[in-house]
Amino acid sequence: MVNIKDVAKNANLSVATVSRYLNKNGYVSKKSSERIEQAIRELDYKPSSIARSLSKKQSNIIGLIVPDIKNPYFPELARAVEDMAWSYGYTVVLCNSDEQTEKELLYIERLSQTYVAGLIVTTSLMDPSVYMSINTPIVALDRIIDVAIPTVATDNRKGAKLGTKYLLTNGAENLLCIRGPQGLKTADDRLTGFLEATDEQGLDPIVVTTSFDFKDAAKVIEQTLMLHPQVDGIFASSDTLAIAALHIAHKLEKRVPEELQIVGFDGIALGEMVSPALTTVGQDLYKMGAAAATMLIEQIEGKEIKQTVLNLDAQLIVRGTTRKEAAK
Amino acid sequence: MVNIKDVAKNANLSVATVSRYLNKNGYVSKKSSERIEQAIRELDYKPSSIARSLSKKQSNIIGLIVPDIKNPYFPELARAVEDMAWSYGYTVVLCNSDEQTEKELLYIERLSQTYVAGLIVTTSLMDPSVYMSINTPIVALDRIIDVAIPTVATDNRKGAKLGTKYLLTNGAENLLCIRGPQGLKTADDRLTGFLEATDEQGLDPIVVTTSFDFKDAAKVIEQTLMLHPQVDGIFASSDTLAIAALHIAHKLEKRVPEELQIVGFDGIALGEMVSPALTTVGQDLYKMGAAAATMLIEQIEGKEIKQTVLNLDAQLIVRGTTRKEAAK
DNA sequence: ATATATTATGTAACCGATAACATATTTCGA
DNA sequence: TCGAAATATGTTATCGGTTACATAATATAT
Repeated sequence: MVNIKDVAKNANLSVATVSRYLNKNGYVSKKSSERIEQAIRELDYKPSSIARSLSKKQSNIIGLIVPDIKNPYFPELARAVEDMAWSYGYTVVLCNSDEQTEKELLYIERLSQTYVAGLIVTTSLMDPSVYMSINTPIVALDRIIDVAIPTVATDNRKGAKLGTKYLLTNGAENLLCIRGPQGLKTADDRLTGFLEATDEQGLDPIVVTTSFDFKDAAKVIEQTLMLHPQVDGIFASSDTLAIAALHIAHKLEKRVPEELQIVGFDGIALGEMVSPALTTVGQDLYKMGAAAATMLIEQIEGKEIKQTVLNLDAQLIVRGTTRKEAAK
Repeated sequence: MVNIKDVAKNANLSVATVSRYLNKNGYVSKKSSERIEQAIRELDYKPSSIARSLSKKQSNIIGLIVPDIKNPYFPELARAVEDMAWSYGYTVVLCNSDEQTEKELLYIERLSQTYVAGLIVTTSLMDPSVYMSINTPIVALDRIIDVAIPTVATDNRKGAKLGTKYLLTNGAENLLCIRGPQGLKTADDRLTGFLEATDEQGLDPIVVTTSFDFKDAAKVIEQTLMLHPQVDGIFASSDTLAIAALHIAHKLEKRVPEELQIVGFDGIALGEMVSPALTTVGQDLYKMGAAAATMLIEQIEGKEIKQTVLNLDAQLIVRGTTRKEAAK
């Protein structure tokens, strides 16, 4: 591999001048610049970012920790993060933590050995202090870890309330909330929003808890719907859960949205593919991912951070699993 | 950050001995090992993989180039690759090429600057010579680039024939093949398999071409089905396309599988979520991803490669979009 | 007991960049 | 015309490891 020395020799200059030219700092004469450019072209020189990282003690790698990239929510974030990172000259390392604290810690440890420049974290099982003690820039995406950690998230409570209210104004009377795993702040907040909406109406809805796994969720939902056939409106804590509900509705031959209305949360692309297409409380996932990446890179590069917390509002996306005509 | 020198000093040994201990090569006495272990624990020392990479001219990063991680096919491969890589101590960099030669080249260039240890490529738009001229280990996943490049792929022709035949034995008579983009070998092969099956029956099926984009595909399918209402069996070049077909079938109020049977190809998780669940020609995506990662790492580490081409057979996964009862 | 092999450890060059510091050359104001 | 400021370039230590080579201590064979 040709290195900076080769370029220097070829251009009849010292490595320092070549380095200055490459980093565009310090003085380099017009003539020298041309000779360097010529040499670089001639030798097809590519600076080693490893060597650069070692000497600068700073890499251009950012770590993205997700629970599981197979969960359709995360590829949308990952894509945005990667696009943004790429455009700033950074590279994204993908990590699947499976929501296991142990595994996540191992990842963080391994990544910090690589001088990872920063971390985007979409999990929050660990004690906030763990994240805060890592001396690498970090951004929490989709989950709030601690006020002290820059965050990009959605107002889940507000969104859930919005979705639930829509269900109610659309004539649903017997509501079921399918909530995500206990202890997950996102799921907790969405439940809160749901309950706020039902409380305002003086309702007493059913709430069931399930993991985000499709099959597990389907089982729980099937049991619940069989036990409570009167349910005519479901608010699900995620689109995946909503789709599981839709799947079971078909299985039980309940017509959607005529007999049973469903509202999801997230706004993943999948929601448009199922039939009927899913009405959901949508987040702008691309915007979230891109914003998180930008915030992280600003931190890494020591720029003034304009905003450390970006809290977005979710928008109701009306599609086919709710009765449009009845809307207010 | 504490470095190897600190450890050496603490253990009252030279850096060479510590390095030998870390790499488990060369001689290190029992007593010294213990002192080193003690020092490492005491100082919480983590070797810098950047420095290691520089001196070894070898990193532990592997690049995974996919067209778009949002396409639900790729997260399943990515997950497997990442799991395998992780277990061998490697780290995966994610790259979205958008099937653009230009972008892919830029990625490869940037990655090779980082001493990327190897590449897993799931695209094949470029001239094989490009891939072969990169002097990094490479594995083609899901797509055959060249016989000289280690490959993990599925026998698409055979699989497509299998799926199509199933459609035929199940009573479908007017077949439609929704094929993926022209020039994509995978799509070409699947079409070939489809045509082999219909030719054997002396049929003259309809074939339409579309990109893998859901909306584009849905539009094409809708137009086709309106033009040819007699179609009672669809073989789709991918599960996403099959799901688009299912979506349109619902929209046009064609009952699936009674009036219209659909068979997809890929075996992505999504196929189980739609209603009815998708009958498909399934690949073991996890196995493929894991195998590709293993093959790559074996190459990187200079191990004897047992097998440079892994060609798997696809399996028919019968679910709800075909008429089970009519099966042979 | 001595030669030789094996085990154990240290010194220092090297990987490919950056950057502090030194030095040389040019520009320009007074 | 002289000296300071601005411009241009070079030398070399450094980042944190690995490893070739040298050397020392021990074990083993004859």
